[in-house]
Order: sequence, then structure tokens, then C-alpha cells
Amino acid sequence: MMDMMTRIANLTLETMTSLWPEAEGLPEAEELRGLLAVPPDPALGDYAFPCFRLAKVLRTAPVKIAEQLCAAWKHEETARVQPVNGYANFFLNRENFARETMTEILARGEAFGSSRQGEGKTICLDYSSINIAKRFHIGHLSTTMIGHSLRRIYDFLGYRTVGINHLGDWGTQFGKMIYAYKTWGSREEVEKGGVDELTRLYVRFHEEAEKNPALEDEGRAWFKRIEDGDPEALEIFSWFKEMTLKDAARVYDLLGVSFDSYAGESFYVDKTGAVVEELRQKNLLTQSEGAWVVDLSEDNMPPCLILKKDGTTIYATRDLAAAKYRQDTYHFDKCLYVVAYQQDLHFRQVFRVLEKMGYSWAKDCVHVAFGMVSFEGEALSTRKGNSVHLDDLLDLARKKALEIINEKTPDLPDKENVARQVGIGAVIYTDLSNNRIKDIDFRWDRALNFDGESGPYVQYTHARCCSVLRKAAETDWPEPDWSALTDDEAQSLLRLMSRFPDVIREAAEKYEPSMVTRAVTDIAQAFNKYYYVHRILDGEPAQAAARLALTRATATVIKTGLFLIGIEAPERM
RNA sequence: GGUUCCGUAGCUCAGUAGGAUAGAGCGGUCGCCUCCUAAGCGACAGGCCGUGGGUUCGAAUCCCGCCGGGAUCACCA
Repeated sequence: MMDMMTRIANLTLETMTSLWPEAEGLPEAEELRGLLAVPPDPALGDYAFPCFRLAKVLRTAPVKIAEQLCAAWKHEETARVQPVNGYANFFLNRENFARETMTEILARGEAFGSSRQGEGKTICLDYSSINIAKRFHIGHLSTTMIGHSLRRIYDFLGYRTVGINHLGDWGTQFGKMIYAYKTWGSREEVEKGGVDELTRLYVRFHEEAEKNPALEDEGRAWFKRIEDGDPEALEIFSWFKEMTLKDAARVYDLLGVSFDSYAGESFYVDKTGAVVEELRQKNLLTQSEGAWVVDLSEDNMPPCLILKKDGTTIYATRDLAAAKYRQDTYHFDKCLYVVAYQQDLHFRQVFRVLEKMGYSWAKDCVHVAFGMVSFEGEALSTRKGNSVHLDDLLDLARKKALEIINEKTPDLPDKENVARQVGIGAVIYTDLSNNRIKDIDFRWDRALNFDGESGPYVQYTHARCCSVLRKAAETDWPEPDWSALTDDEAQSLLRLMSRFPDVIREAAEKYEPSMVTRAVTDIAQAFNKYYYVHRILDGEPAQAAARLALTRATATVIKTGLFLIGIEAPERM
């Protein structure tokens, strides 16, 4: 189905060329499409063409041009056209529009909005990327959910996606952790306390190290033992790692998130040597203050550190190795790094170094940056304990949802499960409702908001649709009479749904799941207005069948939209 | 200081490949369930779109300056 904008643009072009065959410098079809606008008030029309642009070319006042254009307009596509203040306003044939949109949505069902644009292309997504020995907290939610949602969006558009959890499982901090464990911890306590106990030990280390700086060396020594493959060090380290992943798995399960690869930093340790050698051979390495760096002064950036002065690698080195590995292994068309904006410079440096190494795919590496999370107005700090564990948050959200269910729909079957869907939906929705670059100040009252623009609101609308559909299932319905969908409320709902595929495309292009969140909210809002004004199942059966079809289409689109942002859509709540 | 991102209603934000009277939600006040789910719908109140210039028939949107805020600037990741 050619979209309406393009169709109107083509018709406008036809009318223009027949009106002014001699004129030069008229806009071409594509430019014309860009000029088309949507009037601020639907009463003015469905689409509008501003004629100001033509004034110079035609040496005529815009108001006159609009009048002539409308007078010459004779296409069935639109019900009528009307010149207003230099705009040519088009009114669609509402019944046609309803029929076409509905036919399309119902025919494609849950595939409505999907496409094959990504066929044969691969996208790597680096997201979540948790650190070993740390609890999963609200600071990890954005990277996890943005990455997860983008993945679903790209899958929906036909791409092959590779989800990578680039674990933070390498570095001196693990030496410190082992030292702390050996000194103040015990196996029993760690078994019992889990990752929280590890965090406690880590905090203890830093407190003690402030009094006694020699501990830093002890930490480094233990890390050296990990690097050298010392059995005891490795055993403890992999135990910590296993424990962390088990802890995280609970949260991932609740969120419905999964990965294709857990290749983290440690995975690339033995692959950095080749990168360093390559940089040396390509004459990109220079020595500076005892360390080896790639100079980026001509790019107006600080140098990219490759080897520290003690000769060991650093995260940039490992990221270079990882990028190369991903290209060699997956042959990605794009590699997305869903990482907080604090690391913007780091990624700009790494991508630039890849470019200097001669890799044309460097331009396909994208840092999908997102804003910082604070907690009730204060910076997050694991050490100070100023944060919220994600499983605590999800638990609370679930409980609150259950309370509301017990109060409003006590007879609901499968309450626990619905409470889980709704509670977690609320948390995810909050995370994906704003542009990703915005900072988020986590507040309990907002995260657990179930009214207004919220996950539960959208889910509720879906459940409401399903409720009507259930009731309607008792009856046999005739062919829909689409003339029943020509009212304002139905039309604005249809308009929103007809744009849904474009929204998904644009969300993918801009790496912006919030666009889907917003679209699905707008659709829910439009449906609720419709629902309030119109009785769906009453009246003439063919007309009721049309309203019912609209309800079905709404449920389908909302379900798809919620799925794309990682939220489930219960049929009752 | 360099780089970079951001300033729109009391709060959280949409709207930015220029278009007509700048939109939601939360919070506030007031309405709407003998009827398909009131986790809903509606009404009212609330704005020199940070600021000053420029480009344009037209600027929240594009360009420049300034003010305010965040992030970042090598041996952590």
C-alpha cells in the first residue's frame, strides 16, 4: 500500500503540471512530498499543501495559487479540497481510508509493521554488559531494555541480530576482590550472602585501602595470579563469575531478556596481542609518557591509550579486539554499543582508531548513548549503597500490581502472572518512555505509576479491547460496513495505526525505542476516546462488525508495539 | 579551559529534514459508571519554547553569539 502522503504528493504534482505546463522550477515529486503537512486541527483537513513556496516561481500570491490548485483538483482519492490562507487542504475519502487501513492491518495481523528491509543483513548489539561481582541495579536497566527493544525491532524488520552481553569480567578489581575474600571472607558466608556479600567485601577493601595503601599492591598481585593462570585464583574468580551470572539470570528471566553471546572482556584478553602488533605494523603506535598510544590530535581528540606503561592492555585495546572479532565472526552490517553517554569519547576514539587501521566497517560501529541514572536526586553509588536492586524493584512493582488487582478485579484468573506482567510492564515503560539521551532520575512514585501515560495504561487498553472481543465472539457477524468508521474518533485512531509501520522504521533508524512507546501510547489514547464515544457492539450488525474489526486491529497493533519494547500484553487485567 | 550533550507548563517530557491557534501525562480544582473493563473519559487553571541577533513569506525547529546545567579530557571500565 503506497502511503497516503506520497499519493497526495503525486496527485498534487499532476494537478500542478496540468495547470502550469510552462512553469519552470516547480518542485519535483520527492521535494513535494516533504512540503506536505498535516494541519494542526483535523477540522482543517487531513493533509495540506502550503503554496508559499510556489509564489516566486509562479509570480502569484499563495492564496491565489491555493485557490487555483483546489479548483483544478479532480481526484477521487480525496473527498474534497479547500483553499485556506495559502494552503490547499485535502480531506480524504474517509470510507476508503478506513477500508484500506483496516484491510491491511487485519490481513497482516501481528506481522503488521514488519518488513523484509533487513533481509541478509546482520546487526550486532552490545547491551546490558554487566560487571562481575556486582548486583543488577537500576543503573543497568536502560542499556538492557534499550538493547533488548532494538533487537526486537530489528528482528521485526527482517535483520539477523546478535545480542552480546559484553561482560565486565577483567581487571584489577577482581584481584582486590579475591584479596578481600581471602582476608575477611569465607566460603560459607559468600555462599549464603551471594553477590551482596561480594559487594560487601569489595567495599571493605576500599575502606581498608584508604588506611593502608599497600593493599592496592596486594590486589594487583592477585590479579596478576589470575592473568598467569594460577589455579586457586582462577577457581575463585570463576566461582564469583558463575554466582553473578546466576543472580543476573533471575532478572533477565523476569525481563524476558536473552543473549546470543556472553563473550566479555576476559574473552578478548588473548586477542589483544594481535591488535597491538597490527597497530605497530601500520605505524599507528607512538610512545607517550611511557605508554603506547594512537595519536588522534588531527581529529581533535586526546590520544587513545593502547598499552599502559607497565605493558598491559586497557579497555580500548580490548574493545578494538572485540570489534574486529565481531566483524570476523558475524560480518555485521552494523554494530551497536548501547552504553551510557559517559563513554562517548572512548567510543569516538576506538571507532576512529579502527578507521585509521583501514577498516571501512568502522563507520558501521555506532555508540547508542543514553542518559545517566540518578536515584531520588542523588548519584548512584554501589559503594555508598545508594541504589536499588532491580529484583527488589520488580518485586515491589509486582506486589503493587497485585494489590490493585485485588482491589479492582478480585475475580481475575491467574492473578500472580498478570501482576508480574503489569508490574514489570510499568518499570520497562518508564525506562523506555523518554528519548534515550535524557537523564533519568529514578523515583519510586514514578516508576510505580500505573495511571496516565504508563505501561499499565497501554496494557489496560489492550485488555479492554480483548474484553470486547470476547463478548463479541458469542455472535456471528456480517461483512463490515466501513462507512461506520468515518467519524472523527475512528479516523484519528486509524490515522495513528496507519503510521505505525513508519514509526517502527524510524525507531530503528534512530535507535530510539521510545518512539514505539509513544506511538503505542497515542494509539491507546485514541482508542480510549473512541471507546468512550461509541458503543461498539450495538446497532446495525454490519456497522458493529466494522467497529469490532477496529477494536481487533487496535488490540493487535498495541500487542505488537508492546512486544517491541519488551512488554507483555495480558488479555485481562 | 578544550570537546560534547542538554535548556519547552509547578514536575516529567513530546513536538526539531522550517509551516496555520505550541501538545501529552503527573500534580491542582470540578464533572462522568442502571450501558462492551472508571488502571478509563471530559472540563478548567498553568507557556516572552533559556537569551540576543541572523536567514526566511513563515523559526520551538536552521546559523552565530551569550547565559545556565550535565558528561568527559590517558595508564579504571
